[in-house]
Amino acid sequence: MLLNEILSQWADAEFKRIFKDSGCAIPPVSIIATSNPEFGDYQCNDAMALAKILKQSPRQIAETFTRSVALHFSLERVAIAGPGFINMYIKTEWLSEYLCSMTSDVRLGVPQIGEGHTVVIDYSSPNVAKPMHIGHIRSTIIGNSIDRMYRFLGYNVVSDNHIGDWGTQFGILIMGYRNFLDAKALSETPVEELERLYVKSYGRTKEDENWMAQCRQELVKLQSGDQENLALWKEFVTLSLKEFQRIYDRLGVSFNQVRGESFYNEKLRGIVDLLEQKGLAKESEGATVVFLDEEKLPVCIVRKSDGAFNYATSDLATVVSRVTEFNPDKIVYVTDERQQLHFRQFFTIARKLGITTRLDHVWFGLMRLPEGTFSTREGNVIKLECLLDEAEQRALAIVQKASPDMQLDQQKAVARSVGIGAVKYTDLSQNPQTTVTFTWEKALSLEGNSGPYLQYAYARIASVRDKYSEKHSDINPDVYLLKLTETIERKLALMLIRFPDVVLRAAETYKPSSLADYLYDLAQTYSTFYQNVPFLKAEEGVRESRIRLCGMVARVLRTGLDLLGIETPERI
RNA sequence: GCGCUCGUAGCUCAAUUGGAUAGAGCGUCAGCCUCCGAAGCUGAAGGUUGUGGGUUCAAUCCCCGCCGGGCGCACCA
Repeated sequence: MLLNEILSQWADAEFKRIFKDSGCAIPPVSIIATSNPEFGDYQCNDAMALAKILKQSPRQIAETFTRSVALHFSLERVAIAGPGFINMYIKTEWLSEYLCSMTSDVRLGVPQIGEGHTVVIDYSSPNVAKPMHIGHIRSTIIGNSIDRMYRFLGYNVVSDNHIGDWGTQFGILIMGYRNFLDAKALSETPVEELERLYVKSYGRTKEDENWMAQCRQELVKLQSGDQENLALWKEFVTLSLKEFQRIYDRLGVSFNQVRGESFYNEKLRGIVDLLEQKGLAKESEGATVVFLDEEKLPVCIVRKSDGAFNYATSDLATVVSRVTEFNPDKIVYVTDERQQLHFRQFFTIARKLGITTRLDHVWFGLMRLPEGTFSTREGNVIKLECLLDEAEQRALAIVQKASPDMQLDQQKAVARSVGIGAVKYTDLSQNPQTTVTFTWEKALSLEGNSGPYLQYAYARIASVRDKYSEKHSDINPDVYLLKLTETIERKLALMLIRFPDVVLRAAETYKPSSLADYLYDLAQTYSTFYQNVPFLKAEEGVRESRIRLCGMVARVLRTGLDLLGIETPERI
């Protein structure tokens, strides 16, 4: 069990025991880590809240508590401060033992709360025939981190890449393909060419009514199973998937399944029928819609006046299919903020259809440029591949300077980890629900609060531990006692034991940023330790203890970074 | 107009979801490599948390008004 939970249970029982004669019902109390070491290691703030219930001053309650309390065996002492804060001081020897038992676990004390539970995570979901640009990176990276965290917590995760492979754009694209195809470009840069064809054909629909009609006709042909159009569509999908896969490989992202919208195509009609049967959907202005007046939401169209189905229908069919096939505890959708309303409508209708599965929409702010939003027209879209190339190049230059003796292919491998890590960290280290202003400097930052800073901290530990085993190949540091003598060592230990709690919270709140924050804090504390406390040169015993502590930091860093999808090379 | 959301140091972001003296990075200034990896460390300067009210022991956080940015609001996804 996590230390804050242990202490909370203990404090809760103690409060109930001590104040049992008051005749009042004592609400559960909780213990949290202090924000400032001045206030001890953990604190309880509930005396203030209890003041009203017990009709005593908070100070008085805190005093009664500390006077009558049976100290938990992990605690050295408790003290009162301010209006009624109860500060708790952990026994250092106990802390040391607790940390050792936590790190003897391969899972670093992170509980498998997800065992026997399934969660579907829907993320990335790019559109066929459009290259991925930096706007797509957030769903992919944030979604993948959530995916990793849930897996680590023992959940059976179904990660599903819900590709946009069906819809009106294909009529336009087919017309573009038939009329403007550059075969050479298609073989060299397939997706770029498809995009060009789409844009050109789309432009034509604006000025040419007839063109638009033809596009619609091609779409109808496709949807009714025309062999030729179906073959074209398949080619578009195949080409796009191949290119997406190249990016996923670079990012270290993989899915359990890639089911595009087309997978649910045959179920769309049934969904609308069902909605009509249940009296939820009705005709309006030629379309079939669901009114959501009671929920104070705008109407939701489930079949357009031309008879075609749309996004809402597709999502409903998808959720029904997922619920029946996987019976998950919850389904998580990771998309940008523009889809909030859509998801509120869609979740509401799903509930009306009798779906009780928890549905969560994790949304994140758009990526912008300092000069404004992205615009295909203005040509300021930054392709994801260019970003990754640039990241690796910059990283390579630095690796070559820092480690000139390293073999070239190793330098390149390191540069890949560091460059990609920098890009990912930039995205993950910030609260998802804010607009991100993209700058090359920040995305590729290699110092300060950055991915490479964490990787650097890790690599230094690896290096120190190697040096240690070279010099002392006959000694196993793990049999030595872990002694937390320096203040900074104790601080590190307190920080390390918070890891399981941090992972749980990050997963529950869908905020990889809180994990990133913690890891940065840890790396910073470690750097202070590293810079100010000697270990290879310390006397025997102290030396081994510190080497052990280094190893524990390294494992937490590596495990935590892995949950963010960031690699940790031993040398950088 | 309605809805969602954000506003914190010069800049980019945190703040354990209502707790104590609001913390980091970049930038600026002053120090630290004969010493375990300087992508680092130590210190300094920098704040009326957009603004005005309210709720209470306690508000960056919750409620109301206003100002400013972003996004969305029937046949795109």
